[in-house]
Amino acid sequence: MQCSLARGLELIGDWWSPLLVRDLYLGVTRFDDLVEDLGISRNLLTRRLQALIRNGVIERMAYQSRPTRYEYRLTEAGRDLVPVIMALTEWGDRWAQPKEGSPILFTHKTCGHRFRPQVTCPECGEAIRSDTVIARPGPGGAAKRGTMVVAKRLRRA
Amino acid sequence: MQCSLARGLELIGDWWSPLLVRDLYLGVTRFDDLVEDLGISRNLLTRRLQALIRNGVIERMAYQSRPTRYEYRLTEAGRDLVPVIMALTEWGDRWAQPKEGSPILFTHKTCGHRFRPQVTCPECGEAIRSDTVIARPGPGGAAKRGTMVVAKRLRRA
DNA sequence: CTCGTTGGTTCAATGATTGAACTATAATAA
DNA sequence: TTATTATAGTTCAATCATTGAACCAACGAG
Repeated sequence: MQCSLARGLELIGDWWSPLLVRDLYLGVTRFDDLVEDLGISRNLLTRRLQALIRNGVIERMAYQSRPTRYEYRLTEAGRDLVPVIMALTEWGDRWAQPKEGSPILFTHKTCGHRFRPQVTCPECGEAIRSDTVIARPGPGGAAKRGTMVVAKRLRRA
Repeated sequence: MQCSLARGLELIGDWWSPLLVRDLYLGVTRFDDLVEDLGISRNLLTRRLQALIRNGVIERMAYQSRPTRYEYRLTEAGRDLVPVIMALTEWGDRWAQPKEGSPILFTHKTCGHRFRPQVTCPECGEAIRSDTVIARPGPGGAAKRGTMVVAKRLRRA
C-alpha cells in the first residue's frame, strides 16, 4: 500500500505488536515474561517477535551465555513509536476507561509534571484536532490500493 | 484486559479500523468507496463497520431516501482518534517511507503551517520521548491479563 | 542424575479474512 | 416496458492466523 499509515500498520498493525512494544518499553523484555504478562500463545509470540525484528522495531540480544539467554529490546524506530502508543493509550483511557480509574499515569521527567500525552502542531504548539487540520497529497501520493479514492479526493479539495 | 492500551486496541486494534477511520476523516464515507479505496472485502467491511459502530467510534446515517442510502461518520470518539492516527502516520512516514516521498502532508488551519504531528507533554509543551517519561500505575492498575508482570514492575520502579 | 529455568517448537482445533458471486431497491435511459 | 446503472450490502467456499496444550533442549543447582 502507498499510504504512510498503511505502511506503518504493516510494521505494527496487529493486535499484539503495540502491546509488545509497550511491554518492552516498560522493561518486560523476556520471552516467558511476555507470555505471562500478555497471555499470548508461545508460538504466536515467536512469530510476532520475528516479524518485529524483520521490520526493524525490536532486536534480540543475548543477556547472558552458558546457557545463552535472550531478551528483546526496542530499536530507535521502536523507541520512536512509544510516544504514539502513549497517545493511543490516552485515547483508550478517555473513551474506554474502566470504573476503577486510569490504570497508568505518565510523568514527564523533563518538567516533573504528571501529564496526558497530546498530539500537537510543533509550529504553533497547539493540540491538533480533526477539524483544524488539512490533509493534502504529498510528492509520494498516488492512486494505489489504500488511496485510490482518497488521492483523488485530496487533490480535488 | 486491564490496560488502557489494550482496551483501546479492542476498539480499533485490527488492521482495517485505523484505515477506515482515516478514510472517513478524509471524506470517503460510503460503502462502495471504502471497498474501492482500501481493497477490503465487502463482507469484512460490513463486519468492521458494525464493530466500530458498536464501539462508539463511528455511526451510520442515511444521506438520502428513495432509495435509502447510508454513509458512515466519525463520532466524537472517532474524531478524537484522528490526531493519534496522524501521529502514527507520521511514524510510518519516518520509518517506512517509500522513495517517492511523503504521500500525505498536514497543514494546521489555526497557524497556517505545514507540520509533522508530534506527541507532547501539555504541561511543558515539549515533545515526549521514551526516555523522558516515567510510567506509574494509576488507581485502576491491577495485575490482570495484559499487566501481570507490568503492574508488579511499575510498582517496584 | 533429577529438577527447575528459560526460550522456544510442534500440532490439532478454531476463528478470521479473502475473493468471487449473488441479492435487493430504486432511479434513469432506450 | 424493459434494460441498465448505482448503492449497499449477503452468502459461501477456501485459505490464513490464532489459540491452547504438549513437548523439546541447554544448562545450572541441589
